[in-house]
Amino acid sequence: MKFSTLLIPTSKETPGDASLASHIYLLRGGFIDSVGDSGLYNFLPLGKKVLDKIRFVVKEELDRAGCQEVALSFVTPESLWRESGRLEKYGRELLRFKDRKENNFVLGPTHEEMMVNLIRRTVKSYKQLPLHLYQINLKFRDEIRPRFGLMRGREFLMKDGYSFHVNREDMQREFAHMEETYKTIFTRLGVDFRVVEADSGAIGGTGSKEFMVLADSGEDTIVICESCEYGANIEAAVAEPKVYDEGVTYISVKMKAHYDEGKSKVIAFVLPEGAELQEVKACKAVGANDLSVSDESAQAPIVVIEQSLGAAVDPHDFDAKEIFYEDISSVKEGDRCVHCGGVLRYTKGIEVGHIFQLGTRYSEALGCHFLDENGKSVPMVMGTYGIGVSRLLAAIIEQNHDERGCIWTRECAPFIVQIIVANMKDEAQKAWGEKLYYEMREKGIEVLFDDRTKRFGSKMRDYELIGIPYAVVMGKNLPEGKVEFITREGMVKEEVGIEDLSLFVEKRVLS
RNA sequence: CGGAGUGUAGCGCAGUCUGGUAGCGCACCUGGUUUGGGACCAGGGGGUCGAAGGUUCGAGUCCUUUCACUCCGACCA
Repeated sequence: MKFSTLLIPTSKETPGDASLASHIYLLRGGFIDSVGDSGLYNFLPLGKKVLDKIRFVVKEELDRAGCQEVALSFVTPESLWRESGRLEKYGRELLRFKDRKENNFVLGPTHEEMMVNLIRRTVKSYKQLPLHLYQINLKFRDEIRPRFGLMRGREFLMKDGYSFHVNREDMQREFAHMEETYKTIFTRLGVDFRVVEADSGAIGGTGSKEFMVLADSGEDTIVICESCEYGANIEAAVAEPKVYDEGVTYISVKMKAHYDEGKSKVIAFVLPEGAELQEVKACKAVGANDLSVSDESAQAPIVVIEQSLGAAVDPHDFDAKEIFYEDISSVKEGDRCVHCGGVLRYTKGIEVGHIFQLGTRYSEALGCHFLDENGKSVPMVMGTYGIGVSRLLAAIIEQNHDERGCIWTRECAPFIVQIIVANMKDEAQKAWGEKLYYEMREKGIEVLFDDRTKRFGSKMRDYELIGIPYAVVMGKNLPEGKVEFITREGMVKEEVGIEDLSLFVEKRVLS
């Protein structure tokens, strides 16, 4: 396509509130446009092209893996959320509204309820199982504090898949199959990622794994083993238990645990000195939705003791009604791996995928049953699988950029090659540029032709900012029959003879 | 929700203390000179100064109220 006709509003200046490389470059490169600084974004032609590329890879691999694409209604009746018991738990992140008849609806932040509702109406027999349906659709979460551009917008594009099985074993087979499929997808997209064990959060369920794009700016801390494949989100990471003897000093942290319907309890968490309370683990240990610091002076009626303290503390020291022993402390750098004894380290990651072994959490709540071989009604066993498609766009740039701008991976680039005519008033440069442009188009190579009358400098800046993998410059050496071939990564420049240009470009671009 | 701050042209900001013609840079339009690293000259368009009320001869500026957003902490693909 011709640059002069496309809406690509590049900008020299960095937008005020953008601090993350991906946010800055996507805005400056004219990929996205923010809507009123409130976590909402428009995708402009370049951004939409990248989004479609990612979507295509995701769809192709999922279809190959036997999943079926559907599109569920974005607006979902609140009653389904009430039925599943998630209305309260999801809370303020749900955007709720009424229609003209005063019926209550929510904008879907994830679609377990909708999907289960669909399946319970249409699937009745074990003969129809297993089934794996997915969609690539908008989601809305009314985030408390949207930031970092596409990384944490309120409206975002997500691929969400749901599988239904006759038993746990079959669900676990699909879970493993999806782990492999996701690895294929992220590898194809060209990102450096790591699969880690995770907490299941508000979705619920047991086994869960996250796919993390490794980047220093990531919001998640992940723990990885130096010696083996073990990796886990800090929220779920476990280490080889330490052994404490009786003389150990310990600290007690008093927290207020919040439950459904506004109920709360004060709980004391007891940790060895120097250890840190891991709130997600602590929530899980007491079945709470949330924890906050408690300033109550009274003795807490419930005490949870870090399990590794075991016999080292005397439970009679606490005047408590209930005492539990749980793993509630954060893994620290230098701790030992439970699998191989290797040293554990921290690193930062961006969560771009999450797969869950859901079990019967939703099928039971929503009455999604099937008849088995014996004619018995049984709840389906489910798995659920997500990929943050719009977030991936940001994650790819977070991992692939330099001080000049974006460096797109081949599968995601909006175009594969850009032709830059240094001076449009130079008839020879213009003619050779056009010739190559039409040849590339003829061969089905996605090409962006910078035919603007701007000066060379600003065209190069725009090229570097947008980050298309390759460029050809029709410039000052044209009279000697030479043009320049540029590889964006590293800005490597090569001189190429004009006679072999078309073949040369085709070979490099398609290799 | 707790703490800090900001609202003035499409974007980034000055002007507010000390009331008196609405400013600057970038972007945009016209003409000309330029054309290998964000050119230059000349001319031009664009604003209910976040909103409402008040004080005053006169309010972007002072007073009151209100709304919005940003930044730092607890949630998530």
